[in-house]
Amino acid sequence: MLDTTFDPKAAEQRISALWERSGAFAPTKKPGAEPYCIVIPPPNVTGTLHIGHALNNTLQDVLIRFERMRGKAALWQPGLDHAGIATQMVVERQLAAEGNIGRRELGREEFIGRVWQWKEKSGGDILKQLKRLGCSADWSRERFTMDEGLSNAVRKVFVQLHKEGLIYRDKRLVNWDPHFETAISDLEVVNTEVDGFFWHFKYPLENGETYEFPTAYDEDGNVTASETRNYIAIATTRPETMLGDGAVAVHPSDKRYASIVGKRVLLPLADRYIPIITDEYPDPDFGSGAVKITGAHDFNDYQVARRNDIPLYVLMDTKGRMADEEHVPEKYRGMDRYEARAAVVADIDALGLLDFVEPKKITQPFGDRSGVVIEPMLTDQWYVDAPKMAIPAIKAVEEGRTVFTPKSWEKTYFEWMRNIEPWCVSRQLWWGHRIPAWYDADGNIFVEETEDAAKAAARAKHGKDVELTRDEDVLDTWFSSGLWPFSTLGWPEDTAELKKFYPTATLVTAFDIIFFWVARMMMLGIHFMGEVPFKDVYIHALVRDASGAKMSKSKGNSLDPLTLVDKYGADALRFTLAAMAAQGRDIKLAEPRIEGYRNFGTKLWNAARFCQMNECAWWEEFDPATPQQTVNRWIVGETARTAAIVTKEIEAFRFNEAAGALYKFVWNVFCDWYLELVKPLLNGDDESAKVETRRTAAWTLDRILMLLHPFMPFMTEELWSRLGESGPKRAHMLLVQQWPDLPASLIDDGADAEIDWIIRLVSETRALRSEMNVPPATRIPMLLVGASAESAARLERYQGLIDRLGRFEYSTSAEAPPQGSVTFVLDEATVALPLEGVVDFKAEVVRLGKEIARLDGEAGKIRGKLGNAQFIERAPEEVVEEQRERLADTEATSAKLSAALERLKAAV
RNA sequence: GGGCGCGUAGCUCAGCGGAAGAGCACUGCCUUCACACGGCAGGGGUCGCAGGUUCGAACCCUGCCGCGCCCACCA
Repeated sequence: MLDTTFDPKAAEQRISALWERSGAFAPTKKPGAEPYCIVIPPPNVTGTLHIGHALNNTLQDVLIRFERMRGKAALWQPGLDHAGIATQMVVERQLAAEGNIGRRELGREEFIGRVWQWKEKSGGDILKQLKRLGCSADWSRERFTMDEGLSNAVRKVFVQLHKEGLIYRDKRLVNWDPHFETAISDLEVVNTEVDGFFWHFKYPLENGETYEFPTAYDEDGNVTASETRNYIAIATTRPETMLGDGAVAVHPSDKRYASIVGKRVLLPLADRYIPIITDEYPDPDFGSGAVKITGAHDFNDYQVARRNDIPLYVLMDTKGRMADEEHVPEKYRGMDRYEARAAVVADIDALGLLDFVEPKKITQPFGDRSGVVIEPMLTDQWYVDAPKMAIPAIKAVEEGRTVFTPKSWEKTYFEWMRNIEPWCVSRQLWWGHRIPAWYDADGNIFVEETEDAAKAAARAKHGKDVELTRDEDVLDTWFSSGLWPFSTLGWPEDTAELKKFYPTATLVTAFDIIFFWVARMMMLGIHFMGEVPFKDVYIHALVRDASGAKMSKSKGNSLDPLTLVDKYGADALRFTLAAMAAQGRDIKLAEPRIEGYRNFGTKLWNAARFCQMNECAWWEEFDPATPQQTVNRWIVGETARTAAIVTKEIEAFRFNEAAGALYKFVWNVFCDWYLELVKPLLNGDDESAKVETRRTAAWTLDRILMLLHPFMPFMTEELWSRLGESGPKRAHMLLVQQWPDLPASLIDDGADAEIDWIIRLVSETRALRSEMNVPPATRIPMLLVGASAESAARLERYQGLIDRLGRFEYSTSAEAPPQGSVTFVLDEATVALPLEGVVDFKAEVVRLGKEIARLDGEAGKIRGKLGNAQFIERAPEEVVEEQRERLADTEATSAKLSAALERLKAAV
């Protein structure tokens, strides 16, 4: 016998082990099985499960379990990302904590060895945590972006793209992270508004020259006042960069400066003369209209400098300290950039060239991992020609070969792809795929998959063996993740899996990595496989806390999924996340919600317990088209209806709708009504009805378990097994059972109408009893007046049941209503409850009066509608007809209640 | 500056052209032989505001008002 509650702690582990041992997570080898593949967004090897992962992977598991049950060869390809910066950071921190020397002292080889050690020991905990959630990925196929096969794929891709001219080396400004001392991509830069200052400097004109600078204008724009200046005013938020200025630019149309364009100013502190030039970039209406041009440390200035042939002065080293360079005044060399900033301001001030300082909100770039201010730096890096590779990737979505759900994300994808910049893929780190490029002494580059191949290429070029040195840099982590949909399936080997599962079916991810990951997979997948990497991209919500703030450890508002699993069970968490995964809205998750769905599980558990107590054993030969009892035919039809909805909604990625339909069916249909309605049959003397009901109940419960399995895998598997202890032996575990595909022919309109009639009769009765304060224990008579033959027959057929649910002393059809009774209308009939002495009839008079008034108001509204010629003319016929019926019903009900009211008044 | 989205019951949210919904919270009654992680019943909404389209609008259009998020090189 089942306990009254499910114990997830004990069951989850046991069931997980059974599943894994069964081998069912691997795709079925059944011939002809249609392939269905999801590649997991590989979590960082350093990661621990947070609620976003829980949502992401729950939805993937729902899809995989659903398709597996539908008989497809369902492959959920798991794995881990080596997460370059994040992992290097963790291990460096660990070295520091152990009091060990830093990575540079350790040396590259040794350090990488340490990272691998760390990975083997504590990396990838997150996959174990996913197993606790019930994720049914094919764990035997686990891949790692740094494993041999994937590294091989990375090298091959890099070399081929290079040969095709789609990867190239270039010197340009990059986002430099002075903490990690590496370049990063645009995407890894987070722009944040912070409080800063705007320093206004004066750069003196060469040879003490002067010019008239307008200070006031009249209404027509004529200069009415001016002052003589021997300087040009510039402003900056980053004073230390002035040491690298190569020019001052003004707009060509700016009359104020026309007379000094072409002349030179003294760059203070640096003691260099730099020209005043014109360029379209300066905005005459902003600041002084004159811009200092620091080509090597500002993205805008860089463009201006390039256009005007202005020299670039690199000011800083890799750590963001002022460089030991001739053009940097000795005093500042070696200073940190912020130290230099203070010194420059003080020195400018000392020279009397500090005009004024104003506080200002400025947008500053920060490294997303390091949190330090990013410095634009002029360096040599490797770039992917993303603008070119984006073209077919854009086309694929335009043509619908890959479809985003919700569709609106396609706009975001297009927006980004159409404005994409070259992708800087080299990183000055050690942990990652080392770039397969070798240099000779002359600076020639040989990009090959192996050192031997590079040597051979060098030999071919020079006609002899030459010394080569390998590029020190590694690739952006996202470079290898971009290959994930085909590299994990075995590419570049021509594997059976690759043939079968590429293109994959569905990618499930949050919007925040559309650019980082989805776009790159599209570009690389199309290029190397000739086909899109996935047909559907389902973009799900972000999980936020109950007040809508992003969950984060530092805020302390994050719900830890594993704590929630411990507390409520994995099924409750999964069902909650699925039920809340409405498209296009973030999920604000609060714990009571999870508790509620845990309770839902308990409800189902107890329904199963009830079935078990009543010997509802499943029957192998049961044919759902055969039950005779109306209530059984009805629940079979309801099951078919629900199965169809759940199937349709999962297919459309409307997980919340699927979960909602199941919730309603299990609780409000199966538990609230079906089980109550069959109690008399299960306790009755009609053996054949009893047997049929037991089998129907068992059949329905089994379908519930199947339909619910993708959402609540543990409890359903447990019940499947426990309920299978009676009846024929179950051949398979639930996770490989066939998904219910029930024909609409199982829906019996007659049964629906009959059961609906009973439900309304009972519900109305209960409502009235409650309103009239009739104690539940009080049994009262029920008279069905003016009933049609059909209704009378129904009453007769279900009398025992109706009496039980309505708590009636007895029930009967009657010709005429008794004098004093409480009344409601049921279709053509009037239900009268003679309650003389039990209730206060004055209250009933009032109640009826109100009800009649409400109905009459309603009828008036409908009459108004029907009286509108436009409505009759333009609205569809069925809508008009519906309104006519409504009016007739309302009027008839009102008339019956009015009659009842008259009788009551006479009796009082 | 560009783009996306959201304002519906106390809270969290479905619904997105034909009679205002769910869960939680709240109120009353109930230890009814599956379940108090339960049962039965109930209260509660001018669907942000203003116009427009329509026979009909929470739903479509326009404009406002609030609130998020993403992208962006104003020194």
